Amino acid sequence: MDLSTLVTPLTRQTLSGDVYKQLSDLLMSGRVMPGEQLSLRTIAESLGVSVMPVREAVHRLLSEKALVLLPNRILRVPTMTVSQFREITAIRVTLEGLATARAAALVDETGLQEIEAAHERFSREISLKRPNESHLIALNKELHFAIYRQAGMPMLLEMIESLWLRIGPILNYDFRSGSARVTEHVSADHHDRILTALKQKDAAAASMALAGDLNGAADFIVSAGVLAADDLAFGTSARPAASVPPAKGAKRASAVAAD
Amino acid sequence: MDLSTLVTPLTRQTLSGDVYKQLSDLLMSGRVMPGEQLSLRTIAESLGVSVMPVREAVHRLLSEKALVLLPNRILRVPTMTVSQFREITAIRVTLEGLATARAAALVDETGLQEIEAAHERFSREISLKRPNESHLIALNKELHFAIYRQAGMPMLLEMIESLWLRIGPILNYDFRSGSARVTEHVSADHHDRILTALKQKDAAAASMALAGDLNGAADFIVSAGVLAADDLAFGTSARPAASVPPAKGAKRASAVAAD
DNA sequence: TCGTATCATTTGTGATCACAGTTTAACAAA
DNA sequence: TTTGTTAAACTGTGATCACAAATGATACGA
Repeated sequence: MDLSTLVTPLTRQTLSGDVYKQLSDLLMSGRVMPGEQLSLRTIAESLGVSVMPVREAVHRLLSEKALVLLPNRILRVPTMTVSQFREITAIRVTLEGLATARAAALVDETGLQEIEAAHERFSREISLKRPNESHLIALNKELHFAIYRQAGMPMLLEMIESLWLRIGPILNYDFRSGSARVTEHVSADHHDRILTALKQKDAAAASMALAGDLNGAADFIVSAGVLAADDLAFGTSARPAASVPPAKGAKRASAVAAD
Repeated sequence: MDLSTLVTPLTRQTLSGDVYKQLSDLLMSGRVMPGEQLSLRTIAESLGVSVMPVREAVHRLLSEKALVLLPNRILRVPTMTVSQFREITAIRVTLEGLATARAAALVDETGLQEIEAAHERFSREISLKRPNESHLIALNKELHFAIYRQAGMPMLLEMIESLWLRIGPILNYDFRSGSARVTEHVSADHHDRILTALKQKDAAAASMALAGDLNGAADFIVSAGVLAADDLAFGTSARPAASVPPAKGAKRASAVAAD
């Protein structure tokens, strides 16, 4: 008998993995800000573990560039220059465009229902008089990934997740500063276009609409001026332009401790 | 005075980083085979360091999926199923297609010369009666990355490198088994097409020719039958289909020790 | 011959310590 | 007030040890 369909590919649970998830959440939800400093020991203390698992989790985030380690051994949430943000947006458009196109070709009825349910939740929240912005970001993510999941490309999904992890702090940092209400509505408009394209199984139209969504949001963030200025010499290096000072008062890993 | 243009963004050298580079080379050059088992302690002993830096290097490779850690704590070079290989090829076509298209739009005279020099070296090696196959693979990589570098997208470049790291063992494993002479010539043909498209700054033609190159090589590898069979339940999980047994005789990290 | 139990070995994980380099702040001198 | 110096605290890195889980080989029993 074949048990393959009954068991799940069990993965060992490690402290490092838990710490990684916690830090990922912190970054994705914007509870740590770009430019904020962290330290292995303070994170470890806040989470009640030793530095060992934190080291491995942080190193993984370093390799994903969700954190950066300056030559002076300072660990911080990376700031992003405009050109870096533009590059990452271009990559997202192609990668998420691929996922959307495949999804359009492959999506079945149940998949379409999941997507519409996510779309429904997003639309409901956005039509409120005073929508919760971080909640809205989470719902937007759920909608996008409900689509990408239909592409049947697990590796692609992980690569996209890694990219979202890198832009998470900036997205949230922006939305925390308020006044993002306008773009949210045009984003809902793009979402509508994606959905109708998916229903018609029109891959080209779907990925085109997605590109509009991503580029629209990106343009808004660039115009909001929250990104670091382009540093000609170090524009792409690990050294961020130090334009965003550490949060005043709450210096080290305060967001972690507040969890 | 602004020193920005004079200094280079120095990056601290760590043992972990060195170990990572060594292991990357081993994987990329195919000196460790898919399915081969490794162990932190044996690697550390072979390299003359403690397990600590090896742990961090290995964990980084794990997060890039260039290595896998089975639930039984067995560390091995991942095998790849056909569907996984097809997915990674699809991702490569879009990502490297983007890089090629941008390169076509941005490349200048000196960049074109570098590319042609790399193309020259590859063509010279391939026209030999008995070309060195691993050398040929290295030259092929240099040519491709000489192109991608012209896109001016450093993040994209790193993502592509990460993908090459994952397919490196399989590429080399295939070429080691000999009889790859045929595809090399058609690959040279594709390279010609890419080059002429670049000279004409025709982005669409360049990325199209690149897709032909990648898909051609991928089809050959799939038809060679060196990939693992698709495991329906675990096709995308960390657990590889154990179709490739550990190398006989030389079991643990022998390739590392041989370095 | 086959199945079961047992023990030594090896595995990655986690904790703890030592260390060199860096930052910070206090203090002293101009 | 500004500048230079010094000492204490803190940084990530690396080494070493302890540990539970898993493997492999051997012995025992049917």
